[in-house]
Amino acid sequence: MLEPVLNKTREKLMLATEHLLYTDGLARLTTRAIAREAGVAEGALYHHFKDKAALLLAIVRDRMSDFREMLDGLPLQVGQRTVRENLEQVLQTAYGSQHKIAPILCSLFADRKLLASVQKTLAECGAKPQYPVEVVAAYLAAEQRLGRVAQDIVPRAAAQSMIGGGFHAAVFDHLLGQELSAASPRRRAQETVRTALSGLEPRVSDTCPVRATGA
Amino acid sequence: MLEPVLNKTREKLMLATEHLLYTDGLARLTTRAIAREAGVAEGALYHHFKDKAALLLAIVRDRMSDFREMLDGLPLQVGQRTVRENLEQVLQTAYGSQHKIAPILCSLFADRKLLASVQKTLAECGAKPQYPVEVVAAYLAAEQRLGRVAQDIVPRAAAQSMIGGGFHAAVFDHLLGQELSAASPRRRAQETVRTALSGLEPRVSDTCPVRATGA
Amino acid sequence: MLEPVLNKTREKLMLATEHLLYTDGLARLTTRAIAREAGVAEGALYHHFKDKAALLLAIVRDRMSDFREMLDGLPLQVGQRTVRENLEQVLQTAYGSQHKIAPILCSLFADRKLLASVQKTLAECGAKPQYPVEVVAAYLAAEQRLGRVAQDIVPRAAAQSMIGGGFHAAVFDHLLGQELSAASPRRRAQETVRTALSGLEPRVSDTCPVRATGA
Amino acid sequence: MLEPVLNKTREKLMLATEHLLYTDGLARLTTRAIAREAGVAEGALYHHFKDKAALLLAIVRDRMSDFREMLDGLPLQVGQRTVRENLEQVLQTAYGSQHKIAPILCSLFADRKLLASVQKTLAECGAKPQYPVEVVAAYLAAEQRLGRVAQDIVPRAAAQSMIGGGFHAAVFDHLLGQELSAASPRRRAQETVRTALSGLEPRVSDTCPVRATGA
DNA sequence: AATGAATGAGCTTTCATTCAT
DNA sequence: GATGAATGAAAGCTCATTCAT
Repeated sequence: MLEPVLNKTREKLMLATEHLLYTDGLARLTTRAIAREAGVAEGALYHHFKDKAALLLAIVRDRMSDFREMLDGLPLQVGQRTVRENLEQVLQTAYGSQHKIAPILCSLFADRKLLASVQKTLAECGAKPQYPVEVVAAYLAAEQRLGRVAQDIVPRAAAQSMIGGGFHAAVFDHLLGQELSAASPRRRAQETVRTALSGLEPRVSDTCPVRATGA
Repeated sequence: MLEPVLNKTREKLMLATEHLLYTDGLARLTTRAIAREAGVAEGALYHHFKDKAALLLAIVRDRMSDFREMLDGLPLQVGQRTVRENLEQVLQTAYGSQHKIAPILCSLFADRKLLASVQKTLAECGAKPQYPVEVVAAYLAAEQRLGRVAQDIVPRAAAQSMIGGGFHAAVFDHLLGQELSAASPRRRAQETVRTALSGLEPRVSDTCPVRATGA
Repeated sequence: MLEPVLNKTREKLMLATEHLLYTDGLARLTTRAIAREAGVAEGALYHHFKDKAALLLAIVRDRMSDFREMLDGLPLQVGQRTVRENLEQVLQTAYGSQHKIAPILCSLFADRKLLASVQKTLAECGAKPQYPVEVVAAYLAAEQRLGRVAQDIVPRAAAQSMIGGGFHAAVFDHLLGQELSAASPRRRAQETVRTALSGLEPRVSDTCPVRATGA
Repeated sequence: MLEPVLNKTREKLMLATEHLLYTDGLARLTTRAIAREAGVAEGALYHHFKDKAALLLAIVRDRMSDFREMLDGLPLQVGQRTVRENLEQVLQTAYGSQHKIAPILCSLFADRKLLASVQKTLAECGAKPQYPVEVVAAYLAAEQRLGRVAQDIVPRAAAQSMIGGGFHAAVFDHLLGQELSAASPRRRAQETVRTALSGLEPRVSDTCPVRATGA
């Protein structure tokens, strides 16, 4: 009665589901297990969600909201602050979200029903380019036009690398059951952006006898 | 008698499995369906593979062999040819393999038994750094020591981006059911390497007068 | 509402299982057959029992409860009533129980999983001497110390014979599909005890002139 | 060629089967396991035996031959030597055989097809009273008529106890996975016979003053 | 005689979903 | 809204037996 929101069955089901997803994986995510973890009856799930797929979808949407907001705001940052700051902020959020939704997203391969649901939802939910890589690529292209990004790079390739790198790390973290991508989202975002910005090619300043690492 | 190899039951099972995996997903990948698709009895599967997990593993291993070989040869390329050539070659192979194995890899999230099997196999199959990102990162670090790669970038971040970008593209291609990553592996590898090499920061040669992005 | 207990699914499953066990044997005792016989769905079995082994174990335990109680009370009878009465009572109960559980017990040989389950349960269920022969042997030894049983006999041999004789009869009754041990448990208990008490050696009173059997 | 008998496939199959039966139980006694253990192909079994049941039956018959001979000779011992000697010899052989065939016999409960086979075989193989208990009971009755056994005991009860006791011990030895019936067949036979001969009732010679045990 | 890949019916078990209470 | 027993289809896997070689 004191926590009218958190104690709601619907909320309990979502929290329980998320918890089980991270601890046991989708294969063990049975409606029975969810109900037990949530402390409610099995049937209760069907009062709040059409079916199991709807429950998962609700979680994906909920856990992506931060990221979505960040993406929605990215076009407004074109020409603002520094490219470095903008990219770091977006990647940091992306890496956090990816860690949460990667296992769910990947699991979709195992269940065509869920996959179909999500495909439909993804298609109808976003007006235009709801796909993170697209948004970042569009941002980079816009900055390119402003001269704040090099002319000879491929925006989509850069976006794909930075976003995709985080996704890959998240997937393998879960796959191998440990934190392989050792660093925090924040640090990884910084390193990734710094590396992407300066490029791999050695600078003139790199006088082979080594001048090294800082600007 | 003209195709003594392809007509073997074992081969038929692997091909059927791969086909079903791409068309129906792991959820529909029942031993019964595999047998029907392969045109053999269900029990035959268990003559050639310990269980369903072993069958999937065999496919993953088989489809990754090109990639694996490429990775194994990468350390030998340190200091050879150009960094661009080496990276392009490795990424092209990676992108091709990823397209084949990403859905299988992701599906593992849905089945702890399969996951456990694969983790064991992955652990024992590779002597040391069997993880592609590690290999590429090690390569970049080596080139860095030779002065063929900029001193101030983070090898691991670069490797993670380039390899992970391809993985992400493969996953979403399959997820959304279409070729989102429009370009061919070859073209994507080239674009990715070019972008990564030169970096996002605008060059002095870049006509734009702006000072841009730096710290 | 008059028989609230017997109509319960759990009860129906146990009765159906017992019935099938006697009519068809363990080999035909499939979960499908049990469900059909009980008039419930196959899945219902798994609401009431962890698995098939647990169901069988429940039956064994239930059908042995009479016997178990009798055994538990036996130590208290030492020195009470007559040895004849005590043994007759225990054997009568034993013979009844054995007829019910012998086929189940024997069937365990055919299924290591069931066997392991039962061994565990048997080990943990009984405080100390849960093995009938031990209990009866201990009783006889106690009576021996009171002088109510001959000094020169081996209590364990006597117990093994009396208990084991019933078991053997039960097994072969079921094996040969007919009532070979013609007499009722009561009558058999009486005959066995009378024979065991007086011994095979001819008495002086036995009119026959022969001296016979001695060492 | 040097060991023309033991190297025969048929012999190897029987030995392998017996070995597996004692180590793994009937549940693990698959035709594949037998073939592997025997070092022959799976199909070979069906060249030498009609089916798996026939193989088991052959083993039962073979391993009981000692006991069978002993039983067949028992009627001829009536009035010969001492009752004690005759019983000890028969029981010692019985206890040895029972240890070998008890697990097979019991396993029959799990397979009606095998059971039916054996019932048929048992029925047709013995002219008259092929059932051990019957034979021993008949022997005791005969000795009773000669006055070498007490008049007031029930031969069938005595036979059932002595034979059945051994069977029970053999079954539980296998069931519990250890040698519970600690003593050797020889020693157990001696103790059983001594106890059965003298009876449980205390003798006058027994120092204890009590009169005890029933009318 | 011997082989062993192939068969396929049949097993135990799981689990999303329903519905009477 | 909440409950949880019941459902029953479908899964992965086993194994006695056959048969082309």
